[in-house]
Amino acid sequence: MATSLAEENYLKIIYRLCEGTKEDISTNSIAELTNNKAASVTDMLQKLAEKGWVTYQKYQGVRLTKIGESIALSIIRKHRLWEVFLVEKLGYNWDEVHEIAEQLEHIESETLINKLDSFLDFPKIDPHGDPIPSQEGEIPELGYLHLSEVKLNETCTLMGVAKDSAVFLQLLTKLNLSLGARLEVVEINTFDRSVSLKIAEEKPIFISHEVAKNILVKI
Amino acid sequence: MATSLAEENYLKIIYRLCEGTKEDISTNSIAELTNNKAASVTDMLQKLAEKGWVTYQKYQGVRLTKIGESIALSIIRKHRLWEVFLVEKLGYNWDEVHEIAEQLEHIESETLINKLDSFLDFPKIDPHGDPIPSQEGEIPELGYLHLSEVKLNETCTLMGVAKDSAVFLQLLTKLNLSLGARLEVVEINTFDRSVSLKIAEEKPIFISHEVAKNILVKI
DNA sequence: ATTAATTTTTAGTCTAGACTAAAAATTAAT
DNA sequence: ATTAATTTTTAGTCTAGACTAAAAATTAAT
Repeated sequence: MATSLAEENYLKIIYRLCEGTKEDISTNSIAELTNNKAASVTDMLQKLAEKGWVTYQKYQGVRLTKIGESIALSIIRKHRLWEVFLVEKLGYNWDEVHEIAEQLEHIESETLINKLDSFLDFPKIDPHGDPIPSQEGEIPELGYLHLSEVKLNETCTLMGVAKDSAVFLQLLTKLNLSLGARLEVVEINTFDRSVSLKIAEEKPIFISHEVAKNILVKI
Repeated sequence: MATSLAEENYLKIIYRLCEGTKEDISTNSIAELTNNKAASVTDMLQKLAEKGWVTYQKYQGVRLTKIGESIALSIIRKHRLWEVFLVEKLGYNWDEVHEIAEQLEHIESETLINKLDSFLDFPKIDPHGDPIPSQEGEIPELGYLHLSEVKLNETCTLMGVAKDSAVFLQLLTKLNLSLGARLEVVEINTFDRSVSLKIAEEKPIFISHEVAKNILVKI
């Protein structure tokens, strides 16, 4: 069944919200991310349920069905592959590609996205370290930690970010924090949970807990 | 001012119809190409006139204004650059790219299209031989002839096609007619104006007047 | 120069997807 | 266990962009 642009955006956002939790997703949380009012969300949820893409119980929230999830994953696949294209082939920086990929992810052509995948040499992650779902909708669980969870004096590798906003990514760039960087946690301040890091033996930098929470690492 | 998808499609089609003629464009001819009813077209023309993109006189047809034309040209620029990308980089055949480019042409990002242009090495023509408008909206007049206008025993080079439909392009491919082919007109039948051609000294092939009309050549 | 045929416009509807205001249900607080 | 606060839904509107049917204007035909 064909999906409209609005439907695709809802499914994508519901997927993102489902990921974090086993709970059903609230109308309000969707409204916030779609920038719509709750009443509009209720409306759309009923349509999505009608089409069999979500299970929805009045007042009890939603979850994606198997089909809904596979639609969401195919949009995410397209989004992330286009991001790789924009960075690898067109020379964009990682903080510049999100909005353009938000448009490109809705281009409808099965062959296009597979040819693009092949052209990019079947990348497994996008420029932010997020895994790219396979054509079959498989998405590897990478099991990264948030930098905020790493213990004092441990060393880890920066593998991804939990937030794609341009200002956040620009901050990381300014701090010289990019994918693959080796990080040693040299200080954790109990007061505000801010962290001091050594990047590859350089002199330490300070980051807030808010930043540390959004950095994904592998020990 | 922002343009909706529907508006962009109207402007593109009005541009195409304007190209052929100095006359104003009729509501019906637009209806035919947009696959809408005449009443819907009238509606949209009034909106486009309101925005200053066409001049429109009730019952007298429309033309693009300078601004309308520059919007149309930027869409055509995007369409053709994406077609080059699809053929040159992703390995599509020339008969497979039209529908996908119809979607890609609406992606909105000034930087994207210029980076794409540079990535493709600033192509001057698309895979069908159509010229690609510059960033400033300049489009070279290539002055090609229709093959149907070429005289008996003249030799010419296939430079483009006047129609992008998949079946037409597939027919040309089957006949071994591709951009750059050297063609000698060895017979013109007065009865149906069908043409017999030699491609690079091979044994002659026959094509209908309908096909000859849609092939663009340079003497 | 009228009349007939054709084209275009107007008037009124419909649908998707948004909205606000008010009602209903759920959850939190005493 | 009620009441208050919060969340969600319902009911009713709005807009863009399509539609049909009928009216109006233009063009073609005698």
